[in-house]
Amino acid sequence: MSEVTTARPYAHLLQKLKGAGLRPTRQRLALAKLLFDGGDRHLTAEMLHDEALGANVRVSLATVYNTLHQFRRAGLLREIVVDSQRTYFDTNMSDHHHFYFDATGDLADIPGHEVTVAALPPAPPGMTIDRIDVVVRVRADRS
Amino acid sequence: MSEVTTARPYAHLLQKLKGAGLRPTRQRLALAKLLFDGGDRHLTAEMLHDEALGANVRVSLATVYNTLHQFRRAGLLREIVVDSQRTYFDTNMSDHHHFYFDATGDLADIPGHEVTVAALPPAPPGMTIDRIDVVVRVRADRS
DNA sequence: TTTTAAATTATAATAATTCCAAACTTGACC
DNA sequence: GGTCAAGTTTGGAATTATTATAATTTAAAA
Repeated sequence: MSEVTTARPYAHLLQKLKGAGLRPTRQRLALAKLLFDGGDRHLTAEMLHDEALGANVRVSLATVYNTLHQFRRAGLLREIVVDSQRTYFDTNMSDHHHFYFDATGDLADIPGHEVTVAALPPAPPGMTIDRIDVVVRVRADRS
Repeated sequence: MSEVTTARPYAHLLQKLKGAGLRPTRQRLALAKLLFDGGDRHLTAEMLHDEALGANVRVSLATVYNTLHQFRRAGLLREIVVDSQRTYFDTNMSDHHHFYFDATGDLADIPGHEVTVAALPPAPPGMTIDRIDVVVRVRADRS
């Protein structure tokens, strides 16, 4: 009963899913809209699920998990490891790193060009560097 | 100046615990021995627990968890976040970073002086940088 | 030795995530 | 449009890592 009726608000998302070889189901389209039509985002499965329910999108938590991992495998999302208790997904696929606010669990992007990792030793023999993650952990000033 | 003493193998560990304000119980001494008398180590609670049992040290998993966190709070260990499913503890407290082998779950140290993080933007207002973690994720060459 | 606060333990509880089998959609083909 | 197989979704159970609890044991101060 809840239909969004803008001109063709799903065309680019349809393209995105099709390009990833994923069927554009109602759930995937709705989640893609929440994820990709809102700028750069850092979300857990639980957060996205709540947001979907709040937007009157009926989708199970299991599907949210499935979808996030499918999107990640398709290169539409990246997984960020900053807390060993929850998994965040990041819609920003450009080269960048993160500030992490332990107290609140918030993340903020640091553009890749603002960080330089220099003098890195070579990967061990037989190994290739896949990715370099820089996490800058910050806390409130003691005042 | 680290002297290795065969005569009183627990003296330095006793000192370590005392210095941290922790009672030198049988369990803490045994775990400290496994942790600190074996060079730089990367361990999960489960791994340390298995190792203790293998060394005929009777200790519960709950105590291993408690002890690891107490040691961390006392500054004897550091927690490493590289995988959102398990928590590693690192006995190397010097400035350094990590290679992480996703396939096997292994970690290897990269001495701090071998990595330079330059041009870092300032912490957001009211925030202080606590720590910078660099994780270099590597995988086996495709061959 | 006695006392008591701290530590340990087995077990239950929790939280995030994955698994599963049944029910439902989707797209291809007629 | 109707049929069907493959792909997708779902609620709920299972799993995994970790933390909490309450009873018992131990360390060390008196």
